[in-house]
Amino acid sequence: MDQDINYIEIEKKWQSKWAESHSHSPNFTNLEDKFYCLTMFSYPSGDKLHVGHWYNYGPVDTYARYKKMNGANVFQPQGFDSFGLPAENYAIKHGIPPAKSTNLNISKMKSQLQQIGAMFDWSNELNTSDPKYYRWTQWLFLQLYKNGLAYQKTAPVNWCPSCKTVLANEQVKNYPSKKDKPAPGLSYNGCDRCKTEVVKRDLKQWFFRITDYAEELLANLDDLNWPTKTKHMQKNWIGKSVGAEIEFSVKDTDSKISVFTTRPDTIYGATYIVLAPEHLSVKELATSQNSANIDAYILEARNKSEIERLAADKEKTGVFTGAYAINPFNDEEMPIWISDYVLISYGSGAIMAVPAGDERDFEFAKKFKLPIITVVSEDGQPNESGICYSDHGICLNSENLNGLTSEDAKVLICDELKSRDIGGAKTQFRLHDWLISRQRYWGAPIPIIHCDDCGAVAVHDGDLPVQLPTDIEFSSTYGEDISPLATSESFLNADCPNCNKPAKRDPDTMDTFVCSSWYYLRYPNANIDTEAFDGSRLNWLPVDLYVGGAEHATMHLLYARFITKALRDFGFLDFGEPFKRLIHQGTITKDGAKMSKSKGNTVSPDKFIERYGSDTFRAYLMFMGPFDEGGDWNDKGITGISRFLGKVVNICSRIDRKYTSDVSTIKLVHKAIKYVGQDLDQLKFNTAISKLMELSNVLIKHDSIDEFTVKSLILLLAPIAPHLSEELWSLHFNSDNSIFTESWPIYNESKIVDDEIQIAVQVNGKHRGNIRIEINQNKESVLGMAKSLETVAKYLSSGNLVKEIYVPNKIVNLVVKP
RNA sequence: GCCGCAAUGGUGGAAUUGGUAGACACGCUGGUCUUAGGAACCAGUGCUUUACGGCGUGGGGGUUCGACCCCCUCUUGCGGCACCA
Repeated sequence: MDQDINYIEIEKKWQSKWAESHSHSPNFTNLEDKFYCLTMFSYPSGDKLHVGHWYNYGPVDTYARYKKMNGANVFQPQGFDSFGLPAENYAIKHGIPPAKSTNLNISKMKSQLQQIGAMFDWSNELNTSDPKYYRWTQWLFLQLYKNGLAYQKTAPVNWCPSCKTVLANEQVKNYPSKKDKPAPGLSYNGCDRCKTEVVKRDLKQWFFRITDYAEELLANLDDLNWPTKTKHMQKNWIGKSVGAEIEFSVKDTDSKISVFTTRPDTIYGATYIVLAPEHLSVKELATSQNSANIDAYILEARNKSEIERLAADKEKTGVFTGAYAINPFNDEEMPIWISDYVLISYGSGAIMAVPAGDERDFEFAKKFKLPIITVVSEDGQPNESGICYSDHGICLNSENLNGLTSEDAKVLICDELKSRDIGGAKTQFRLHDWLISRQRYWGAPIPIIHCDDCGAVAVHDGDLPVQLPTDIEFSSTYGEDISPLATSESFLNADCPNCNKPAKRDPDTMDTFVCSSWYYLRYPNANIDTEAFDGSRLNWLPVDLYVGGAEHATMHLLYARFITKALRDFGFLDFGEPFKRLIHQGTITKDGAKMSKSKGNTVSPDKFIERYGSDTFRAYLMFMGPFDEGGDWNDKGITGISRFLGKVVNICSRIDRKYTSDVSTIKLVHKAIKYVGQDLDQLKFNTAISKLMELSNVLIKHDSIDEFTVKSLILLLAPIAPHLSEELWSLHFNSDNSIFTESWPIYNESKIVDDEIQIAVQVNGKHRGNIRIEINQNKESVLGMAKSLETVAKYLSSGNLVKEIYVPNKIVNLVVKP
């Protein structure tokens, strides 16, 4: 090799040059070409960057640099999602306050992020645990509170006994139960962070009214340039069901029971009612001779773990209350039962059971010998008894509905329910309000003061931030009965902002997902202290490209959409969707498994960066496969990229400014410009690199390389290997300017056109030979050439040519029959 | 159980979206240079066959002159939801 490049040295050199020239800060006043390119910020754990960080940030930076060379005014900020449990647990273990360890970790992580050599604009850095940031998180809370979207209620909530805090629904996952767990082969609900089985607790907590936006969150999905998988997950999570609400009166009482059903057309087949064991009406409905049974059943249900209740193949259980409801359409008496197959958390916690049309009701009815009346069948004729038909069809045994389709019957029933004022059409969502209280220290305090006289009172905006106290003793026992903040008298005691009487601050902190639900709005405003955001800087929103892991589909990405819509409705924003385009980077695995410290299969980027440099490392990650699919790490593969970059260095050293390359080389260069650009445009980094490899494999065979070719090669490589490209650029073009102030090269379409091409000749669809033709050569002569091929002629002579197909400039296919 | 996505050489992956399957790279084999090579470079490399040829994109079927690509069906893997009425 003619020149040795010390990658480590040039990387340091160019990184400091970029920093000195502030080349990564955008011109905020130029909105026309703005490109807000955002990767999800990360938690500063104190560990070194892992391959996943590099795989997230490296390729996205390549795209950002490509956009910049194409004239975009790129804003690529970076920051830290630094509130959260690990720092607090670290404090409990080692006695180091979270603020201290977090700041240390941030500075460590920042210097490592800088090694990537990405165009991060550090002048607009964010840190969610900084009072300058969480002041505005608290402001956000108050905006939601003042607009009725934040409220307190007592509800059975998910509690993680290990993390010692409540969790939002989105943070509870269904995990398969391992061998050593109580229910092998089944599943259980566990904490998203630590997989510990969650338990239900009745607690008074703060919620954000995300369900108010359920319909819009669902409807707007269609217009988003997001992965369909993610849109699907959000759609399922929101879980819209269209049906009816029906009110049943209880015989001999004034009580009413309201149910939700998606099948009001089956009302004549509803033969009993089932309440969830937690249903509030259970106690009052229970007749004295049944109350002992009922109490026992409720107790049993409460003591059952989630695992047991979730077991889908479990036999149905239940008890009769002794009470009866009246079917408002045929005045039949319907026994009211209690069973844990009805969930208190969905709908009204009560159902009308139609055993002939619902598998679960059918199973229950058979077990408890309840009547089964067929009310829908495929053709409206009675089907064989003893089966359950849950599809839509034609009504029967349903008085005035008989003969109608299920769809028509639904409309009729809903209309009647409404006119009789006992229900009507209703849409039900699976989505629940977002529980944001956390019984932990290291989060943004909820800016509310509880006053005996005035109730929950908002802290005045001018008194924000409500700062975290520092006189907290970190203990492994806190969190059971009391939030850590409640142990600080100095924090807890405050005067009511309303009446000035002594009162108590809310002792909980906010879910860290609240911090991240709005940070993308703050980046362009990071240095504005007087307000959360400035109108002119908000013009940088929405984010043009957002990149991050798919695991956030129903958490962060849903919350962020909700907060954006809420802030729009409060008048702060003029858009309702935060992320125009979303991409999930894939996962890098090792031997097919996710990398994790516990498995001991992590790959440390360090040893590869020390040996090959960060350009080579990031280029290899991009070359492994499609960006959104990730791939399996292979120690050897990186040598391919290393060789390729070596070749490029070698080729550039052969620059000869007086030399003119031959036509075919020039053609190759123009093709490379076209196709590398096309690929980068679509974030197809792997094929972009392979096209550069093809070019360099040809160029390396030449002793002299013309200037245009060298120039183009370096420019095309620049987004992929930024440090090396800067070095080669300054070496061969003596430019004082960064290569990233240069424009992306322009190809000439006329130089790409081939005038002679090779096409395939097939006989009966089988490839039998190739011919070289002039582009757009007439059909007759092409067919003539094809037929005269020796390997083709022999098939023609042994059969009859029945059809000749010629797709211009593509293929000849001759159909021969014996 | 329901919904979504995927399956291509020894390996990672390409394929202008219905037109020469396997680009590019790893690995492997042979070679050059070297005291040495886990360096660098060159050549070869889907399977099968001495060859002509045959076979080949998870299995089976279909549409078509022609299918990795479209349709049906099955298998396997991954992800999501899961007694949601």
